[in-house]
Amino acid sequence: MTLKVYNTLTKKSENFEPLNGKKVSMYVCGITPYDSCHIGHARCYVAFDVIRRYLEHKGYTLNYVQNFTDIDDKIIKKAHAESLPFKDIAERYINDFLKNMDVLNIKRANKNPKVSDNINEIITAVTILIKKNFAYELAGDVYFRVKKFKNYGKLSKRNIEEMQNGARVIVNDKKETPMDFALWKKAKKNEPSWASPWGEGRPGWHIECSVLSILHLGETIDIHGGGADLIFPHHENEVAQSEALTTKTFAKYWLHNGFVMINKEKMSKSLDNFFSVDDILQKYHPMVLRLFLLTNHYKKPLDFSTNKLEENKRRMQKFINFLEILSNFQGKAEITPDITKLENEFYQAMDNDFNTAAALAVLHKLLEYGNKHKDISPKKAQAALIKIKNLALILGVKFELPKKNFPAEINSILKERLEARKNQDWQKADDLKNKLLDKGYEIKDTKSGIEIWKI
RNA sequence: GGUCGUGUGGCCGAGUGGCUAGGCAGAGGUCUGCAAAACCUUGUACGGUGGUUCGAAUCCACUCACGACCUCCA
Repeated sequence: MTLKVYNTLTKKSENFEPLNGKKVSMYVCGITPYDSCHIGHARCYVAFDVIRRYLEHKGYTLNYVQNFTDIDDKIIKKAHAESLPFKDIAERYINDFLKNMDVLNIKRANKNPKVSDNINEIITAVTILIKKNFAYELAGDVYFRVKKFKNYGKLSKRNIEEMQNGARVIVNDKKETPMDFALWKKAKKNEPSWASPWGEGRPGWHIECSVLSILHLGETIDIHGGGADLIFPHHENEVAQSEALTTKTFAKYWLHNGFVMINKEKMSKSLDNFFSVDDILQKYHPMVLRLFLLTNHYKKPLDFSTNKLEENKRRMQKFINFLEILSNFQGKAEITPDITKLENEFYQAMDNDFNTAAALAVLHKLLEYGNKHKDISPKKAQAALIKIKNLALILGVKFELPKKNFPAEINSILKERLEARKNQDWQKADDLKNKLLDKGYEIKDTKSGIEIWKI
């Protein structure tokens, strides 16, 4: 089976053929840590986590780098507002980010380089670009000369003239071309800065990713990813800088995830219509959020609503119920051709540009198979269960039984109810059931025993 | 204005030329003290118009609607 990936650069679905056999280099643009992260971030990093896990499953060894842009206007602004060093602000939100990602079962990148730790490398890169005539200094700022790079626009399919026509940017007439972008920004008063050949200043946005990608992964990498909003200008500029610098292709495959939408609008900080990951995790299990994020193809826009979270909560419950039923099974699993067939269906879905929606459908088919066989042939059901758990793990979804440490009071009511049921005192049993419900515990009687859920 | 993308049944969402997607909700049933779970049955969808083809949700043209990007953004 061949893995196909959609490449933004060629606008085509292509066979995935990495440059160095089984070794894959992947760079995904990280966050600017100036605030807590929202579902849009979660979607992006879940999407690339799934890509990473699937590639690893297929036997590739990944070197995955994701940066932190820890020096930036918004961080500086917040630092000033709180009278703290910019580093403190960045560290705070980096920690928040990592905590969120861990809870969502997103594997950490092999490296998370920070921009502020690589200023010298950035200065060197800018110096070379000036030397090569791809950049020019202007009163302490350094700009990239877009017209000098003949393929400018190849990633985002734009050309310089068209963009200028529709530009909403106030034109800085000092620049040679309005689209020229800053590689180095002169420091303003009270801003963190570093010494450079052009005076005190700091890196512009874009250059850090070029430098860090080349530094940690080499001049040409296999996969470069990020949110679709980064295609222009961020990734376009990265391509220009990097390829001007090295004269090599910067990245072979460009993968971009679609936005999370809310009421048909993009969720973003600037529109102030975002839900933070913490908000959601207070009310929902992280795997419910993760499942929700996998319900459609990663490139497409994903509509967010609490209704959908509820739907995915029920979805997860179905799997947990099945898990519960077989939790005491001791026998050996018996894999059948039906199960193997479904497993292959799963791989086919994933080979088709990581189609997690179709892959989830396969898990449901396995679940149905398991439920059908659970009484007549628990061995087969058990095999289905193991398969479900393993395949779900490729998606980074963990199905686990909830911990059931209930207070003594609840346990004693349960015991009382059990007694009542034994005596067929249904009235009393129902009263006790309602009593539990009042206390926030929902009860379900099953063949194997009693299930109880905290609501 | 330019560029790119999307439009599938009550809702969500796969599907790139013929073959069951799947989930949620609904209806009927089996099971069950009740409930829940599970299973069975049920649902004749592909924005519109034209074209290509033996055959199109799937290809082409036009058209309508919505969105994103062109400014910071995952």
